[in-house]
Amino acid sequence: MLRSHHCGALNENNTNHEVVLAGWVQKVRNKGFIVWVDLRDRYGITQLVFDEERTPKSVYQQSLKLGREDVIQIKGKVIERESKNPNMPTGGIEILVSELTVLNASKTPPFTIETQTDGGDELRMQYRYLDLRRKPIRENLIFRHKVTMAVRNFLSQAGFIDVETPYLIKSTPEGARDFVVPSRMNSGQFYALPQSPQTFKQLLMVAGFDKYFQIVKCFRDEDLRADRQPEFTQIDCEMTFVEQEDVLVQFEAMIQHLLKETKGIELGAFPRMTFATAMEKYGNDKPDIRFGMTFGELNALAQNKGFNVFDAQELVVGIAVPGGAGMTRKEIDGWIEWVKRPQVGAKGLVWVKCHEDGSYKSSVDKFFDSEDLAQWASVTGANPGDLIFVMAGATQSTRSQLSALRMEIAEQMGLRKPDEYAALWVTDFPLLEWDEESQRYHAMHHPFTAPKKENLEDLEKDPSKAKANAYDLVLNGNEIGGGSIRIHDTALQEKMFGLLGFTEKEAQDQFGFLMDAFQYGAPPHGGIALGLDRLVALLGGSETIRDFIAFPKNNNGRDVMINAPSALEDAQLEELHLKSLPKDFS
RNA sequence: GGUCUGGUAGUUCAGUUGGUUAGAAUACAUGCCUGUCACGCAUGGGGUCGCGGGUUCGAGUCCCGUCCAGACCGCCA
Repeated sequence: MLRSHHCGALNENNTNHEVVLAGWVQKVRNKGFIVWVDLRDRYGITQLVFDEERTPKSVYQQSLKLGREDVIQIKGKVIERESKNPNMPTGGIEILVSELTVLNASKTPPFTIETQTDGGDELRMQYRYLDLRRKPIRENLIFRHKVTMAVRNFLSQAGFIDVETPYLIKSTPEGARDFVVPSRMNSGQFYALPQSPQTFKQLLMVAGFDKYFQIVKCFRDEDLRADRQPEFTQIDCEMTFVEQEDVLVQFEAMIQHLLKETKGIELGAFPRMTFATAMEKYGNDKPDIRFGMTFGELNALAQNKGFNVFDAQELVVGIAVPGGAGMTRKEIDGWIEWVKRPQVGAKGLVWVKCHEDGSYKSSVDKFFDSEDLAQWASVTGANPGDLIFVMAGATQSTRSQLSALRMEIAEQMGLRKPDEYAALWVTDFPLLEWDEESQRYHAMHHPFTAPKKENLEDLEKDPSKAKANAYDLVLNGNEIGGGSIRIHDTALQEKMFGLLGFTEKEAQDQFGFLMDAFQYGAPPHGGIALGLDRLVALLGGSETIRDFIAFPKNNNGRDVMINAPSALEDAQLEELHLKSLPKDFS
């Protein structure tokens, strides 16, 4: 061993012990007659001391040459500090060094390796191995480890079996774009990387594994976001002989367990909300229910009163901003401008100030009197001192615009507290949604999701009405998981593919293996997949998943450290039968 | 595919109405400092103002294009 202790281990109890430490030079403080060096490793920081009187002269000379991030090994005696630092666990002691070996000198790093680094995102990603030396990032990854261990322990104890499924699979047109891998041995053919192990876990249910889980990488070739990476990790689970309620109960328990284990927080029973209610009350299928500001529909109250802007619209809807009556005209105008940005795309905002004295002042006073406005306040839940914002337009887009406003206001008012957690289940999703572009139905969840029993008839008459046995798990306004009860019957699965616009042949080519399997005693089954990166980030108090991934990709899907993706040599292209593609083909 | 914001010292940033030798902090180097721990003090080196073009007597600053980065919309079964 190159060390007897790590850098977080020693304290007053070790006084006078001879120790050997190794680590990185965090900081050199040269006071002239005495030199202190902060020695860092994963576990902490221990202060080394060199001085003119007590340190051998050659060692003292050596210490003057140390630089940030040099890797050194020292031998010395633990002594009590003359002036102690109560802010650090090792702050009571320091090591009086008698021998110093530089194991590997370091160039000056491009940014400071400190909790508050001076480095920007791009530089940190390019030198991610240095960024990972920083305490907050290191702690994020250690936290992630704790979460995955808690998940493994919980699921294993609940009887789930961890089974690995293949990464080289078959491309299918449904869902997200696939990442593809050319096959050398099969000219002109490609594997796809899985968007999820969906069909494999279903086949494991057919195989009788009963309860399966896997913490698994998934791949989607779509544009990135702060909370979206092209490769990401799911906690993928499936259970046999279960109904929706069984899955919800099992995974509600798991999330409660995780919050207890990692945060010490007791979450009560998760509320259940239908998709329809979520859209009506929050304009969003992943509502943040930590604060109010729920939607109030104003059609009946606000239409046909001579205000043209409202009259012709499908939906008039408002929210109450707590304490918002104190906003200045400029602040209100700021919000109006905000919703008019192309990213939100609203036409405008009507506002009503509900004054403490019970009077109202609005941007539509010409059309509505105090009695009207009092009713608006009642429907939106506005109290004296609040402000009501009202939007009108097509139902879907207006809801999503008002939802964006609700979230942004809450964010700015500090209502989205990172240390407060509220989870809920959103249920009763529509089975299908109509896609204007391709003029056909798309599966809202995925093509293997079972319709609700009572909706089987609707599949024939009006497929858009059918609800699915599907559910999402939402935490603090983030979708952290989704699942469904699956189809386990060949005929129903065939019908589903038909609704999605597959010809019989296409369905057979792409999913024949699954429908074959269903004919050999496929049990009823269902499951869920949780986004681990997002879950860990949320539990860690952040919505940026990159800080919880060791080697993340940037906005353009690039790894700027290894500089991937990159071009291939001609010989390699030839081997993969890709040579015939012109290099600049577009 | 689109919208917006940014790109100036190793790093993070400031740079006014287009006008002298482009600044600060930090990092780095050297020296001083008898207990530091964001040590302090002094001195010093360090710039293709992303790139290309244009307007102008004159461009870090204005215009056009382009590249890169970030956030968002579309997309993400």
